Amino acid sequence: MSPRQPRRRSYDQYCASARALDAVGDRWTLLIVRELLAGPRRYTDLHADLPGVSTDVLATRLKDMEAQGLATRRKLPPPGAATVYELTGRGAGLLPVLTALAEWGAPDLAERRPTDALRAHWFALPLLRRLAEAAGPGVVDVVLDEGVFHVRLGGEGPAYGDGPAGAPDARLVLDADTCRELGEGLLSVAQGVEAGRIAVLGDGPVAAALRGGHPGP
Amino acid sequence: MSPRQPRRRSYDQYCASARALDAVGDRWTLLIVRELLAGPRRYTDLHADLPGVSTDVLATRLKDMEAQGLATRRKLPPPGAATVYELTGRGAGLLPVLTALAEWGAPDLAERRPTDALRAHWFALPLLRRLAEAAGPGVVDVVLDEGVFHVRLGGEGPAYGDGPAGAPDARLVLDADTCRELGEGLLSVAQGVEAGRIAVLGDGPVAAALRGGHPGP
DNA sequence: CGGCATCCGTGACGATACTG
DNA sequence: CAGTATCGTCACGGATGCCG
Repeated sequence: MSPRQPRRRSYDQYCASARALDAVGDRWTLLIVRELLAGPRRYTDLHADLPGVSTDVLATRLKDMEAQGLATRRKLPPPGAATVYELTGRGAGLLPVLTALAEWGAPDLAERRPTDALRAHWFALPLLRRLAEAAGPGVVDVVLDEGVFHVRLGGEGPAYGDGPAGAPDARLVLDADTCRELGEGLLSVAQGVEAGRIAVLGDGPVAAALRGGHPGP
Repeated sequence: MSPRQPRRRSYDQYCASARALDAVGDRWTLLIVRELLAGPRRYTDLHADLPGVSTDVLATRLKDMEAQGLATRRKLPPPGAATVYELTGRGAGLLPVLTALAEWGAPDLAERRPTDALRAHWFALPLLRRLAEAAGPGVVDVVLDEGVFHVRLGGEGPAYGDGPAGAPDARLVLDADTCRELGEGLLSVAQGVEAGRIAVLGDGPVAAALRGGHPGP
C-alpha cells in the first residue's frame, strides 16, 4: 500500500506571494476564511453560507486549513454540543488580504446578477475600512433589508459578525445599494445621512463621529 | 455544434471578495499579475519566469485577463517585433492584493525547499512597503547574488522591474536571506547596514534616508 | 440532524508534441 | 517566438448514504 499523501500542489517558488497562494489559493479557501472572520461557525452554517460548495470539498478545505494552522476545531460544551471551526491568529491575519480583494472587487458589484446569492455580513469587509476611517474604536450594527450584521472597529478578535451585536455603540440603517456605494468609497456616511439614505442611531461618540464625518478620539 | 462559451465558473455571490476571486482566483492568474507588475513582458519570458505553468494554461489565462480588461496585448515596433503583455490600470490595481498576500506569506520563506525556483524580482513585493516606509519617492536598485531588480517608490506605472534601473537614486547590496528578513520586517535597512549585512550605495537623499532610518522629504 | 464519506460525470490542469 | 493540439490525470460539483 502506498498511503502517500499526494502532498498539496505547490507552485514551488521562493516567493512570498506564491507561498501565500500555496496555502490559500485553492478554490473556496479564502471564502471560508471570510466566513470564519465573522467568528466561530459550525460545518452546516458554513455550508449554508457558501452556496455552491460541495460537502466533500468543504470538509477537505477545513481539514487542510486545520493542518496548516489556519483554523481549529473546537467542541462547544453541552448542551448544544456542536463542533465549531474557528480561525487561529495566523488565519485571522488574512484579513488584510480579504480587505484588499474586497476593495478591488467592489466595483464589480455595480452589476447584480439574478443568480447571485447574498448574505448581509458579506458587506462587512468593504465597510470595515470606511467606517474605521470615519469613527474610532467601537461596535457598529448595520441593518439592511436583507439582514443585520455588525462590525468591530479597531479591536482584535473577529472583525465582524452576523446578526446584531450585544451592545453596539451605534446602528446604521440603509439599503444594500447604499451599502455598496459606501463600501466602494463613492459615498461617505455623512453624505448618506444628508441625502436621507442612511440613518445613524445611537448617542455615543461613535455615532456622533459617524454622523459628523470627523473621527472620534 | 454548440459554440456556447461555458462561461467562466463563478461563485455567484453578491460579495466584493467573491467577485474579485471570480476574476483573479484561478490558478496562476495572480502570479501572472506579479510578473506583469514588473512591466511589459513577452509570452516566452512569462513562461520562463513561471516555472510549472503549461503553455496552454498560460495562453488561456492571458486571454481571460485580456477579456476582463486586466491586461492588453501590444506589438512592439520592428525590429525585434515581439508581442508583449502589459497590465491595464485595473490590472495594476491588484498591487495591494499582492502586497497583502506577500506580507502574509513572507514567514513561510523561512523554509527554503530545494525544489523552489527563484527569481530576484520576486523579492520586490515584500520590499516595496518596507522601503517606502524608510525613504521618499525614488528608484532603488537591489543587488542580490541571484540577480538584480529595482523598485519604484511612490510613483505610478510599474512598481518594480527586473534588472537594474537606468538611473537609480540608490543601490542596495545584500544577500537573499537578508532580503527576506528585510521584507518580513524583522530587520530595518539601518539595522542591516549597522550589522554589515547591507551596503547602501548613492549620495542622494534617498540613499541617505535608507541609511539613516528616517524618511526623506 | 449535524458531519462527513462515497460514487460519479464533467471540466480544469499539466506535460509533451507540433505548427504558423 | 508564440502559441495550438492532444491526452492522461486529478480536482471539482452534485447526489446520495452512513453513522454518531
